[in-house]
Amino acid sequence: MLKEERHQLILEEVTRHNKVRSAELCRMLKVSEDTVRRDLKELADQGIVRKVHGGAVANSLIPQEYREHTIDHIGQKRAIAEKALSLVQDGQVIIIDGGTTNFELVRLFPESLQATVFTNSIPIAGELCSHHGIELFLFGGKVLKNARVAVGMDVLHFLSELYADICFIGTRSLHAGLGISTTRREEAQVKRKLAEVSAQVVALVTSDKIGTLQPFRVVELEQVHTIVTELPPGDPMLKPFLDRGVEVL
Amino acid sequence: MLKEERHQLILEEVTRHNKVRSAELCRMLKVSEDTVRRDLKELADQGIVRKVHGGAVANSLIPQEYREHTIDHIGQKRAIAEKALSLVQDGQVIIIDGGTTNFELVRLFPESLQATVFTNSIPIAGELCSHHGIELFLFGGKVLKNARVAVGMDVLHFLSELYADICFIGTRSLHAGLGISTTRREEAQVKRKLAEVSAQVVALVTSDKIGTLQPFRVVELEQVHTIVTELPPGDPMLKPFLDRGVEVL
DNA sequence: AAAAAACACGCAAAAAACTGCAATTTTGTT
DNA sequence: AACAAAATTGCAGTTTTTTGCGTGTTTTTT
Repeated sequence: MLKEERHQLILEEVTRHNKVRSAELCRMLKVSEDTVRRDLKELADQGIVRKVHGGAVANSLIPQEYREHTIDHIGQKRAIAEKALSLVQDGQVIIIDGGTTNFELVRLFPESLQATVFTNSIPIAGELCSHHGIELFLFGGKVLKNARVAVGMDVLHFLSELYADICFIGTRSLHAGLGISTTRREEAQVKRKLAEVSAQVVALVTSDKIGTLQPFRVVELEQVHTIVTELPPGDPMLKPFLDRGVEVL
Repeated sequence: MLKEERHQLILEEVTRHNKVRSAELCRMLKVSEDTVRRDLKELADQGIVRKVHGGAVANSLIPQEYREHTIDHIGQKRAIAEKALSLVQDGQVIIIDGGTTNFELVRLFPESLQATVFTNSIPIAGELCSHHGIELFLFGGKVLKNARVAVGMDVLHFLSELYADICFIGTRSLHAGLGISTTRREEAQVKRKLAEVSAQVVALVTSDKIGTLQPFRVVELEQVHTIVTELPPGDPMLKPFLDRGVEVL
């Protein structure tokens, strides 16, 4: 195995878990501890990781608290949110699902916007509390703590009595053939219902999620009216969606 | 576990609760007390925390005064929350109403606490999302943006199917003759229901609210089992409550 | 004042890191 | 192709770091 390959893998591991143990790497890469140590030293000299006794940690020694703010692909997400902003209008009833991209969207809501928002996301609700023009409703239920959203029968029940003009659906995976899918059944149920009661369904999604698949189907592509990505609408990656009649921003 | 990891976790804990007990860390990190002590010493030497007997406290870069002003009477509220902490136990079903004093209470929840929490408060839900031991349920409904709580029929409906061991009720006004009252009818409705379905009703309240009155009645004093203030239980201000058989911490 | 909890110091075992060195592979040049 | 220089890798021995434990001291609580 090439040294560069090892460095690549180490980097992957360290960005993924924020730490690495030398012993683990040693097993993983099938090289001696010395080699691992030397690799780590090189990466440390480049300032990419910080070497500690027993392994290395990601060089963002910014405490956990800030990690919430260091959202992946933040630039992309903000660009998407800006495009999506053109879809919301005064007087609408808007459903906003969880997810960091959607969070960026509500942060961009102008102070002048007058609308009614329903959400199952705790951070989004918190953010909108300080927005004067928004009338805010929260879906209650069991909370998925990692996603910070409510799920369960109560949400479904609440939704069954609702009609919305537009729904921004959080999107983990988007596939031209198979539509939107996600990692948890409860989440999928809720998302499906969100889409069902909305006149327009919008998916804000970074391009790295396009073409991927998760175990639980949310909705078919036919039920998605608009997708917004950071790519220009003409990008070949988006061709399949345009062909199927989806609006692409 | 890497030493750096421990340091990270300790830091998280200390920024979260503003303090940390060595014994707690010891359980949490599965290392000996000596190791914890050494960790704390290192962090203290770096000026990140301040070591005190029994643990460490945050060495806040933000001057104390600033924080004092962000929440009124923060010192009092924290003192109250600390007293109230003795009321919560593993395995309980806990309802927590909104309010800054209640927020301080959940911030003090030890990492080891295992319980089921129901809340209508968005900030409290957000805080508890990063608490491993808590199973969290959120009451949905219309959001009162200034209080950041959900109210309305949906909350009442949710509550009608629930029994809780203990309820911490947010208290704007507490009067020995007339019980708890508040400024909005919708809030009062919800609070009354919260109290109704709970075996023990606790009011965390700063002394400046004692004897005041608001337009909407929440519950009579007979329905309040425990009140917690920053005053010593023997304070004459609390005499009327003791006389009426309310437990006072 | 007594008991309990927290602390500090030193020690020893284990793990990890460093050092120098030799074997092997890669690279560059004639 | 041939050969030398450079880089890479693993090994053995030594040093450093980490960690838990025992012992005794200090601090806190009752």
